[in-house]
Amino acid sequence: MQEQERILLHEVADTVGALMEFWGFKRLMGRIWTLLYLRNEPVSAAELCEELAISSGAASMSLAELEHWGVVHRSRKAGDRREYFESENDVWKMVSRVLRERELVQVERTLEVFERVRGQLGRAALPGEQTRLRLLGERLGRLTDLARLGRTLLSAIVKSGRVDLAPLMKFARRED
Amino acid sequence: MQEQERILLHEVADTVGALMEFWGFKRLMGRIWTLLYLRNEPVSAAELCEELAISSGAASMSLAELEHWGVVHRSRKAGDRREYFESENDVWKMVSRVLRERELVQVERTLEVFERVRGQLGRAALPGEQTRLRLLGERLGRLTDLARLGRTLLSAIVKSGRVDLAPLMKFARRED
DNA sequence: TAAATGTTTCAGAAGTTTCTGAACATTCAA
DNA sequence: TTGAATGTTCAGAAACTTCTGAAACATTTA
Repeated sequence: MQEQERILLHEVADTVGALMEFWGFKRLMGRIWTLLYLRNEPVSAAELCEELAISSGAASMSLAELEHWGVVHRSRKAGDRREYFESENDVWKMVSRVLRERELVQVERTLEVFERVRGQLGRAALPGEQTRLRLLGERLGRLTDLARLGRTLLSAIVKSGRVDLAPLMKFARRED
Repeated sequence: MQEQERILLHEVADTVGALMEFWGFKRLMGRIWTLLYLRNEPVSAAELCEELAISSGAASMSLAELEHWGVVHRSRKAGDRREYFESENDVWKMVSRVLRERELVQVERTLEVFERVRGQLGRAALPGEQTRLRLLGERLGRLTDLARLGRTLLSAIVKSGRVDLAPLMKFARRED
């Protein structure tokens, strides 16, 4: 591989790393996954350590976490006792899984609290406080609506991904 | 205000705080904004410090940042030297601003790198490497498509918000 | 079985973020 | 102008996250 190519690949990997960090994952996870994805072949842990200048411990932990998210798989080569790692190739599968298991869960937790508190506030009304509590309930209601909207959007994205991404992709390209 | 009501409001504030933290903001910003939003009246910095058990420094910094995001406004009362704070009431305005200025910017930065690297890789082709580089270009292309999709979705959400949120909200309610 | 090789775990190092508390700055009434 | 009340800034404390490096563990081969 040419030196220039290596530099370019690292640039992409670091960019995805930054995006992943922004999204609440470890930067290193993004860097590792991207290198594996662009290489498109099994790569040993040792080589990743070398390439990314990280410790074996960091590689082991990050790879385990990536595997847990289903975005990296490990395999073996006959006559070689090292483990090799490959990226999941269906990037949409990755994204929708994260949306479903992280973002959606978070939004649903939030919604539960909003709805429960709304109920409890209603019951807590003292005489002469009804007006204030009604206004409070309205505001909480607006937060609840927003959370529901978020949940709906997330569900829609996740579902559309499971069925057919093509229409959305076409839409995406038309935008340029 | 009843004690039970205070507890419930804090529960909501802490929940939104957690959501905000998950979204990359400071937890405290979410807690402050939520209390202001639910109170629906100007509140002094001192009272916020008291209520949330935080230092005046933290309050000052968080409020400044919330103001910078346009989600909290300060006001004064005649004959009172203190500053008072109120939340922005249009929650959608808040969300769309964050999506536009943070998420969208991040996605666009990412896209720029992908597209530039794709161009440079094409030019870097040595004889006998064309096939490999073409495959690499394809994978990078798929990442680029995904980023474009993200950009499109974000734009759509932001734009729909600026124009009319109602259809989306109706959709959201139907979902339950 | 033991040596060699490869992998995981984890204590604590290093780095990062957030908060405190006190010094400093500003405002306003007198 | 002074000084009391209020607001901001910032050095460093505290809390949290991520990474290293080495030891423990696991697996394969001789």
